[in-house]
Amino acid sequence: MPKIVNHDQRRKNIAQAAIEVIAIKGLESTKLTDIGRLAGVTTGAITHYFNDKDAVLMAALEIANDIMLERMSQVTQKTEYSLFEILSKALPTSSKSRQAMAVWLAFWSRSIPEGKVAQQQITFHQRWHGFVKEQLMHHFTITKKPIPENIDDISEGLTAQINGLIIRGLVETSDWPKERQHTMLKNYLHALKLLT
Amino acid sequence: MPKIVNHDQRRKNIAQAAIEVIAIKGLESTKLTDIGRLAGVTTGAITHYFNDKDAVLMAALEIANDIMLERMSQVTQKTEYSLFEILSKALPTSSKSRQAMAVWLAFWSRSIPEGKVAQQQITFHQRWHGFVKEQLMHHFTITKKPIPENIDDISEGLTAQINGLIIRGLVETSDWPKERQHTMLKNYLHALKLLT
Amino acid sequence: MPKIVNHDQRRKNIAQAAIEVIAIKGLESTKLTDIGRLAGVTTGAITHYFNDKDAVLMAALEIANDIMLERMSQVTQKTEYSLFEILSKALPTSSKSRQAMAVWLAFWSRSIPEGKVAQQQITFHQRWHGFVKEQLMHHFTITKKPIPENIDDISEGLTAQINGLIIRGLVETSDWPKERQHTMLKNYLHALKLLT
Amino acid sequence: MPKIVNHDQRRKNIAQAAIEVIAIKGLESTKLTDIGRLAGVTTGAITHYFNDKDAVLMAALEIANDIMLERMSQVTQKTEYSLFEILSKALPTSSKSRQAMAVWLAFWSRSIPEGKVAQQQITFHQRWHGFVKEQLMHHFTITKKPIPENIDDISEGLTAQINGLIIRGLVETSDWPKERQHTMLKNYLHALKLLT
DNA sequence: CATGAATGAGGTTTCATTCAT
DNA sequence: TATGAATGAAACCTCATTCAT
Repeated sequence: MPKIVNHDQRRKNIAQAAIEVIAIKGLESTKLTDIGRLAGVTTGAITHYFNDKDAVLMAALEIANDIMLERMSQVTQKTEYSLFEILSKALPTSSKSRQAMAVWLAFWSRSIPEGKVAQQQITFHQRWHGFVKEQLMHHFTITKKPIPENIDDISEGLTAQINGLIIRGLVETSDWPKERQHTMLKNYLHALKLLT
Repeated sequence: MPKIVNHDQRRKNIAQAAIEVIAIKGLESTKLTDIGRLAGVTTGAITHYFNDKDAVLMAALEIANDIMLERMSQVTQKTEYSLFEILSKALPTSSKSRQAMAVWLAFWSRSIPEGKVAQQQITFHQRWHGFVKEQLMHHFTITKKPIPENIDDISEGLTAQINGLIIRGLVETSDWPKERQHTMLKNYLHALKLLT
Repeated sequence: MPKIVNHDQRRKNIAQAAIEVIAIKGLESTKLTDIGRLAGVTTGAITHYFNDKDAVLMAALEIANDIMLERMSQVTQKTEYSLFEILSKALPTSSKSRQAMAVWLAFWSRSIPEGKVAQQQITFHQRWHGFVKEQLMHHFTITKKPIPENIDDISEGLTAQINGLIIRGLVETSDWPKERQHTMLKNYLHALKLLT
Repeated sequence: MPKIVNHDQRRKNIAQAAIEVIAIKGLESTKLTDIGRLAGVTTGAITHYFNDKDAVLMAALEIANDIMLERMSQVTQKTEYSLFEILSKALPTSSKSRQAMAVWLAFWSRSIPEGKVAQQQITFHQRWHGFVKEQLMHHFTITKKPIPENIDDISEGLTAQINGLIIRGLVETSDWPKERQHTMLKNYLHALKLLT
């Protein structure tokens, strides 16, 4: 019998290593050998699990996106939670979340020349938008307010605001600590009367 | 007698060509030969005017950033103008502005691993923030409202919102035409009572 | 108790699979995994039955050569047969014979740099020459003609002619159907007065 | 002014080096570095003149083929020459001709899986066939014999014979010296009554 | 000033072989 | 006996940079 390995788990390990390397080195400076070193495998093993480097990077993006949504999702497991509580999870306030978002940011510039990446990012945006919209509806239900007609626009505006804050938080780390990011998000929600 | 050339003009031409290549091909796929071909010079000439490739790219970023601010600045030359009018110039609604912003976006991901780029982007952000703050003050003066204490936060929030919209406009071009971008910006200004 | 397998049979199966892969993909593009897939075994199993890849390829060549001679040999089992009947079996007129000859051709170019392959091909040529010479003698005996002195040269010339036709038949398949190959062979035999 | 080089000449030099390497090492063992070393350039320079390795190899084949035809052509420049004189130039009797023919042989096995190579070889065969046919007609004119109807078949048969002899001469060098090859060719021409 | 030929380091990728199971 | 995961050497290719002209 051959060595028993969990194929999916292995792929995830490698993709996770890729996320960490991308977050530190940036997309272009990410080498397969770096990823391999961090994952504890050789480049040969990587291409055993992925067709090529591109496939590794795409897997990294996918997982990073999943992490971003998962962080918000987890809050909804609690019996009680506010809109702010959920959305604040979308900000780069912990080292883990910073990693995922650095990857997310890194791929945006690739979206323009590479259709495949753009597709992936657009799909992610739709999932995100759908999730935020759902939470908005939940918020209006809880607070016994009527659901506004332009709820899609509200969700998109919220998303744009958060994306903008993510960039600040990622690049100007010391100037944008958790508290400032939270304050800015609260300001926005307050202006939209979405703060409980 | 040496051939007379305008050194600065040459540099600008090359940097401008770099902007166009980056906007189309993305930062990592941008080759010096591509830039040279578009600028009508050889790679040898490029390294004659710039220390190395990195210097070319940094010059491109600088010019792209200048273009972004210049577009807004021009509106203030008019005798009368609204806040919306100015800020709407910051959105990727024309092919020219899309180019500059694609470059701007491309460099964000480089900000994380490369301090030099980060510094450049932070400096640009400060100029931008200063400009927007100034315009806000002008707006409050014109509309005879008191200048709020948290004007810095308002400017940052506005900036974050616009950055978020830029990403949408750049990547999901067909879904985010000029009109939608404008509507979203107006919504935001309306919520903040900044619409005249 | 170990699983009972016929070692020799296994080797033959693998070598036969190798022949098919070589005939389709060519010698250089033939991978052990391809051979394994076709033979229904893993690469591990292949190296279990053969020392290394080279051994597999040499076995394939050996079998391909055997097939080529065997095809002619079979004709001699009949009570009556002509020289043409025998030699026509040496031409790539069926898909099976094409396979064997494609392998044979593939190894010719390897003969030059690799002594081991050259030795194998030379040995095969000697067997072939011996067989053809024997058939020539049989022909002269049957037709009651004296055996010419230069029978070795006749056999070599015949072989050269057939080798040349094989190349044509292999590469320009549609232009060189069975009939044309047969006609050409007959022409040659006619010129040498070897046609009954 | 840049260094002045003759582009075509450079390409030819590299392709010629490729021929020599292929003739010694075989097609699959031919590395770009080997070619470069022999041509006195680096691999970078090679890909400066050729798109990729494949292009280098195809150029080598083309030149090798040209050499083979050129050798025969040269004989026709003389005021008087026999068919034998021309065709004997097609045999691997000198180290130069051996080289070209080793390349020619090496590519035959590649013809089967790779259409592009097959096309090149077929085209070459047509040129060859055309040339030989022309020489046959010249022969019949000179010898005041009527041109036979099946002249195409005669040319093809002659070609097949020579191809077969080439293989022998290339692989079994010591057993097939110039003299033996010439004798065999003469035998063939004699049987066809093509010897003057 | 400007050219563009040539360099050469470094990255991705392939694949025969090994070996724990 | 057989598996197939993993290795790692080696090849091709790219491209910023250099430099003779």
